[in-house]
Amino acid sequence: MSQESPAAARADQPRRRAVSKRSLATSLAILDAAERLFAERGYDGASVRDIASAAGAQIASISFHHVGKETLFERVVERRAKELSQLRLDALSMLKAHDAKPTLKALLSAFLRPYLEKAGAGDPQWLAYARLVAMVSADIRWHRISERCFDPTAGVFIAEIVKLFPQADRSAIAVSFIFSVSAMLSLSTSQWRIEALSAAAGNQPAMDRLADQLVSFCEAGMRAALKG
Amino acid sequence: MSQESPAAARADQPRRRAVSKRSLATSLAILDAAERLFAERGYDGASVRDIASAAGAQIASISFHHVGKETLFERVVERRAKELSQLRLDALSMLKAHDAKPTLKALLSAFLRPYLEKAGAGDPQWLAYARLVAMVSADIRWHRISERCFDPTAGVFIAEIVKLFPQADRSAIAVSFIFSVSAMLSLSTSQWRIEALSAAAGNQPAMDRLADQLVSFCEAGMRAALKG
DNA sequence: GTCTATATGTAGATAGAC
DNA sequence: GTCTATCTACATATAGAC
Repeated sequence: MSQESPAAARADQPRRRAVSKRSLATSLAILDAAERLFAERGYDGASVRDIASAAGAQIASISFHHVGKETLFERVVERRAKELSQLRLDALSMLKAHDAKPTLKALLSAFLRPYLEKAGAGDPQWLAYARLVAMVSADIRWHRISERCFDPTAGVFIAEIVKLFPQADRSAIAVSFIFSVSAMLSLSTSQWRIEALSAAAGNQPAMDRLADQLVSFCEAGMRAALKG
Repeated sequence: MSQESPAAARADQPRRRAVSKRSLATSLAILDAAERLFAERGYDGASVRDIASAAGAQIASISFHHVGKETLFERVVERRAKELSQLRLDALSMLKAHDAKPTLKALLSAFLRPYLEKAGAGDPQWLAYARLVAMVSADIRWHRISERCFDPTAGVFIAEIVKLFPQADRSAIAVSFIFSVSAMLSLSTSQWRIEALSAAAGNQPAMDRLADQLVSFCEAGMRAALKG
């Protein structure tokens, strides 16, 4: 968290003051509140007033810490996107360390599970973020954010799948990967639907059960789409 | 379109005047413009001012014809939802007329293809509507519209699939149906992504090719998820 | 860094003339 | 049914005191 050391404070060279704890706390509180409200109400539906109020901060502090509403939104998305991408790439590295040619199921699992685990672990901030990602992915207005935050990692996994199926049509691989991602996102956007449609069945499926179903679904679906 | 007849005009009983052609045209122009702008910018992002302007109408005419912004939005979604549901149910009837026990693939096809055909035929109004449906499906604020417009038909198809797989877990069927629907919706929300990711492959997949891939993907995925 | 006050724009809705 | 004019509320952003 880069707290300043006494030695640094004594340096005679004029220097940029380190961010104070309080300032950092305000900035983070704003990011957290924005994450929640953007996820609940969408970009236009969440006002900076409400965000500031939910963060216990002043309206003016949003411009001070995060330039403006648009930059705030981008920072909210980017913050966790980096962590998520890292988790996915770590899972991929681990996989390849054990097996130079991982299975399709293992690849999909490495990509899908970090998201599901974060979203399903009950952390409300990650749950909100999961809905936010779904929003960004579906809205053409934010497609630059998608390109920057999500597409590079997706590209790495698609390249791995291409290596596994060198004879398959590459665009078919890309398309079925998108089907898989959108099925993944549906678990956070359509949770209420799942609950409603499962109600007749009498039981609520647990998140890890859902994750298994998703991976099975996507693997089989992709194999079928690549054959066609 | 319920034009009034001279005979009716001469009736001595006072009656509700039929809607004039011009009024109807204005009302429809507003619906069309709203469909496009809501799809492009979301509910909050599209103002009634812009909608009225795009429709060549006055702002006040929106309240006059459609009560207010929220009712306008619901009417936009409902208008085509009825047509879409009918196409799906017709396809199902046709299917069952030939075969009391249709295949899973045939059932999925009956549900998925009407949407894809409408969205893929190049009609820009239907394309906008397809994006709008994706928006409504993903946004919890509109889940009442989903329940009213889409869930009943989805329920009919899920019931058919349950009949096909009486031994399978019902909630697993519901969940994989949701995966399928969200993969379907991704074709309209992620078209730019498909284009970007397919670019490396050099060719743009045609819509009917995509539809085949989607049906194959969902059928195989669902079978796998039901086994698990 | 924070806060008050305010500038400036735009939102949705409607009253009342035509 | 349409259109002009306007009401009221709320949006984002910033200037300047503390």
